[in-house]
Amino acid sequence: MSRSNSEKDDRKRIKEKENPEAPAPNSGKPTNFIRAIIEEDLKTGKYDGRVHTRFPPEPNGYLHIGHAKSICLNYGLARDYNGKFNLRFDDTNPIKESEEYVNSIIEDVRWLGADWENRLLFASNYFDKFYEYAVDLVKKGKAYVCDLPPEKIRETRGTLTEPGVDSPYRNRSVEENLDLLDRMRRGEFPDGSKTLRAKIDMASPNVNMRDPVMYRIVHASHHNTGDKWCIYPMYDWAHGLEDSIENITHSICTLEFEDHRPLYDWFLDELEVYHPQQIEFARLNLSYTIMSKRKLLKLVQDGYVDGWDDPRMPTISGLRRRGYTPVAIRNFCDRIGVAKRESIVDVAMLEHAIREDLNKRATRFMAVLNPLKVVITNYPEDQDELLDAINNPEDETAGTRKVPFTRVLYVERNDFREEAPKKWYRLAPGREVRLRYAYYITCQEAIKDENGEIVELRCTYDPATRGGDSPDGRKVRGTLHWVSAKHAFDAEVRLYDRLFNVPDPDGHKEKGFTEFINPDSLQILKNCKLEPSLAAAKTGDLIQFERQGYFCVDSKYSTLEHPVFNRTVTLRDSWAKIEQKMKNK
RNA sequence: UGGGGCGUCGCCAAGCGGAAAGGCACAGGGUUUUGGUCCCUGCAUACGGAGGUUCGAAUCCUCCCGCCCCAGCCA
Repeated sequence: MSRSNSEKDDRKRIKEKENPEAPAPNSGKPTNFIRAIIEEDLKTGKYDGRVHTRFPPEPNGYLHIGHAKSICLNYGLARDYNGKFNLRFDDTNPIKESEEYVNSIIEDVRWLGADWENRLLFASNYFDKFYEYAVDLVKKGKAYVCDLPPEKIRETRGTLTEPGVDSPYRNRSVEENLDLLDRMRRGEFPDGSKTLRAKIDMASPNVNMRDPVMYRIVHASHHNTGDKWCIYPMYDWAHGLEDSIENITHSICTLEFEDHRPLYDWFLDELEVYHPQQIEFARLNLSYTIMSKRKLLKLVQDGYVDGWDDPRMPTISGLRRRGYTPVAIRNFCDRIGVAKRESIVDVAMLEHAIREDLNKRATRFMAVLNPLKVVITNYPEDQDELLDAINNPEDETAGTRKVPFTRVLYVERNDFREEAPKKWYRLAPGREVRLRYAYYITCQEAIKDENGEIVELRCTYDPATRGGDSPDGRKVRGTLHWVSAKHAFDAEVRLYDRLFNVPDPDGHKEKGFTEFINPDSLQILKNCKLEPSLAAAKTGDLIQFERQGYFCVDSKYSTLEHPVFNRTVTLRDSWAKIEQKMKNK
């Protein structure tokens, strides 16, 4: 944990000076109300100075960026306060859960960099304990077996404004309840025929307290416990116990569980067991995407996207395939903060985070996405030369590489305009530009085919400008990327755009989110021309195509014979802004 | 119209009675063999509204307004 950054150290020193006796484990990190609570608890010795958090996913879907926020929060707290962090599967509903999800979640959490050490845990491993606790509650007269079918339970629960009415089974004897519960467990009753309910208050203004169901009968095989159980605990019954059993100190969950906290507390209090505290924060929403697992599943099942790991998905696996790094995601999560107010974070924030990381680390290459042939008419027909190119101007240790230059090249088609707009620095008839690391060239002529389509540029070069500098000191404004036609290899490049074309696809009253899907969110370019060094690129490499964006080798479809690159994010493009502004005038 | 939350810059978000941090976005300028990066500069007399308490309020009190969540044998 050596976060050695002089600025951070400075801030740490300042903080330590302000409060000398506090170790200020939080220094340099963004502050938030949860950290305030923890620091207060540490001060008062509430949990003997312990901090123990957990990330408790249900294995019923893939993790997304919203989960990353929770993981970073929980893990970050444990790390910064010298505490512990558990990865615990909240696997209490066998009909929705599967091993596939368990495995993907483990992979994603690990990839993000959270360390649960040896504490990979499953709520299902506590089922015996839960059952013993349930028996305790029955013995205390605080729980009963109810024979009401689901509809009746709903009817007798009352409404938001009217109280519910007691179940006719509410006052069974302890002995009868014990016997019935045992027979429920042994499988004597069909699904849905009975439940175990907490005996709280059918008139409570908090609907969650109106004798909530603790166990339901489900004759289904569980991914972990197999057929051992046919009664499964409900979330409210199980969750606090899981936290208690694991000695969690701060049980952090999202806002919608705020109304459940009295229940969380009630179970633990009645049982008189170790009692962690539940703290709620606002889940992450990102503009131009959706975060609900159910809706993400629909995108997958209805074929709007190519699986959970489609690079346009906000899933961790999608972002990974898109080329996002754990560093970028962590920085993003640190910066969006943690609070109780619901909000929609601008996706530009995420894009900023990935650009920031990749700018420092990605190796630069030249790749022409929409090739336009260029012939350097005064360059010797059979000459080849190798020019030096810098691998990463942000990192000297990245070194240099050789790029082959020849008479016939490709440049980007949209780097040429027959009629140059104002402030156009690139190629146009008569204009001189620099080919990066190569020569200054001047466009003499654009050759068209019978349809008027430009098929080739005839240019001349200045041999004195080798490497890209002019000895006479004359300036050119534009520098273009290029690739030698003879040496380039073909690759497929996939350009991604936001999956939805409105900021809040989930926010419309009449229209469903699928109506806002951006039809141009994926653009596949087939015959891109890449510089030879790129042939060695492999999955996981951090790559920039100069002047265009950050790219990665697609982990799903790329092969040696048929390389596929994904665009992670474009570079910021101030020319596009200028052009847009001119258009708007 | 029951209960629980939340309202500070276009988007996030600090602030916890002494007088509005920071990031993103945006705008302008400088450097530049990526119109990238980097570096400067600007960007809430104002904290949902109205009253009140106070020498002093985004921070305390009152009322009002707006938004979100809850009536699964989902989590």
